[in-house]
Amino acid sequence: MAPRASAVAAVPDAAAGSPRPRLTRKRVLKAALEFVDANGLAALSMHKLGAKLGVQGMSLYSHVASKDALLDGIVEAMTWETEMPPADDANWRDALRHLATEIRAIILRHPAAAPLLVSRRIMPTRRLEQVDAYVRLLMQAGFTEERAMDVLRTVVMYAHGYALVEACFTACTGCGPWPADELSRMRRVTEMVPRDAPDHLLRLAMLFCGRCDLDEQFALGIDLMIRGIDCEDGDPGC
Amino acid sequence: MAPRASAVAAVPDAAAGSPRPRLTRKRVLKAALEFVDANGLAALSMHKLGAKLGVQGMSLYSHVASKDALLDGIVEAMTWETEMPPADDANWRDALRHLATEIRAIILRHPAAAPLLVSRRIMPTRRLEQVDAYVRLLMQAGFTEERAMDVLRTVVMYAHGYALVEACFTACTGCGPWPADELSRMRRVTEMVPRDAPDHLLRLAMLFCGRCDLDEQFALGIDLMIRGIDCEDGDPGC
DNA sequence: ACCTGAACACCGTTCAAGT
DNA sequence: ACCTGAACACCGTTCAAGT
Repeated sequence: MAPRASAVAAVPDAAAGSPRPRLTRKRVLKAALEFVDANGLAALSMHKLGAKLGVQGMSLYSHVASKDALLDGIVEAMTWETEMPPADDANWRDALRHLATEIRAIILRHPAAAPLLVSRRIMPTRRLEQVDAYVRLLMQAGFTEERAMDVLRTVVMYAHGYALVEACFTACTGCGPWPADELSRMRRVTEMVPRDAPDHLLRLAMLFCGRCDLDEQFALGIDLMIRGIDCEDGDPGC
Repeated sequence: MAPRASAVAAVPDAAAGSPRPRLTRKRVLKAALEFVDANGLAALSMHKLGAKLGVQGMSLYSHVASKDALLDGIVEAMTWETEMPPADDANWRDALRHLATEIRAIILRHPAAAPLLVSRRIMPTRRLEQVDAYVRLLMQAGFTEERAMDVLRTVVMYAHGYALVEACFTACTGCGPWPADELSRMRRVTEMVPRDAPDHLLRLAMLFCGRCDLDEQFALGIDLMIRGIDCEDGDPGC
């Protein structure tokens, strides 16, 4: 009897066909992240987020303490997407590439929210779990704990910086992804450069920002660091 | 006569002892950056910035088109502090270290404004001039233009990422610099970690964020990349 | 326990009016 | 040309009141 009753109670909204499946901190944060993805960080307000959830803006204060807490929550929601390293016996070089690629992927998936990663002073549990898993993986590969953390900090910092700058320059709320054809890219670059900039600087901006395979460029930095680690450790492959 | 007259006209405010030396786009942007440094980005408003400049908030619209333009201007103001590379015949390794160190220094000097660097889609003239100078320096050291840009992108991205994450975690509007003694640092790290995080993750956060010489860690990443470039180029020093 | 209406101080922006 | 007063729609937040 008790089990059956709870089973019924577990899906009251779906059973009733309700369009409003009960507000929850987690649902609020996910909706906030979606809102920022779609409309940009500046457009986010308690009123409008409430409207998106079919509720008055003030109702959100039952689930988040303030707008500041909501912004912290958006960072937390982003970390929910982080995955653990591929396997405990994985090659440490592949693992570092995997970690960097994943940090970058999350940032590129949420370019408008990404600056919050370097604005809010929080370390969500999920991110700590991820670092913890990679520390263990590197230690299994022979790194000391201290060295593992040094190396991980370097990779984490690089991946954040690369993806944040990339997201800022390539993403554009409401104007599509970074264009594949070079002419459209040149157009986008031109918009970023002051109109009174001299010709040779505009050309430089074109080359520096526009004529570059961003995936290859990202991999280059990681490969340089891995090679640096190999050399420092006296690896024969260097 | 004309020269003397203009000399007098050049210092009208100082001569009259006026406390309000005429509003200017440049002065507005500098004041905005100072305001953000002192009070944080969230506290910046047209009204309050006007008050700081002894003027009504609406008056600022004579000098900046909108608050968005003001935020772009803050990024521009930050780049005014960038310096050119040390000398044309400098060692390229030292030059890369110099560039990275300078990007980091600017970000650490303006931690509250720094997220704007990855939020506003602009490439100020001064930053382009800086990149241009470094490209020329690397080419003099034997790099092709393309390779020089690849390497510079890597260093620029790393420096931004490192310094942005560092600034976010170490700086704290109104609560002083990153503490030197380890206990105070542990306290600051604890505030960033969710209260319900398990012990082993709190310990990890302490080690990952707290027990680390940030200058050495920064240099490590650059050194790894330089070593990687050396190895890739088949330099005998590897 | 969760949601709402009304209310508050504050914010970005405009525009006609001043000098 | 630059600055101001008044006005607007919007925003974060509170609180007493509803269910």
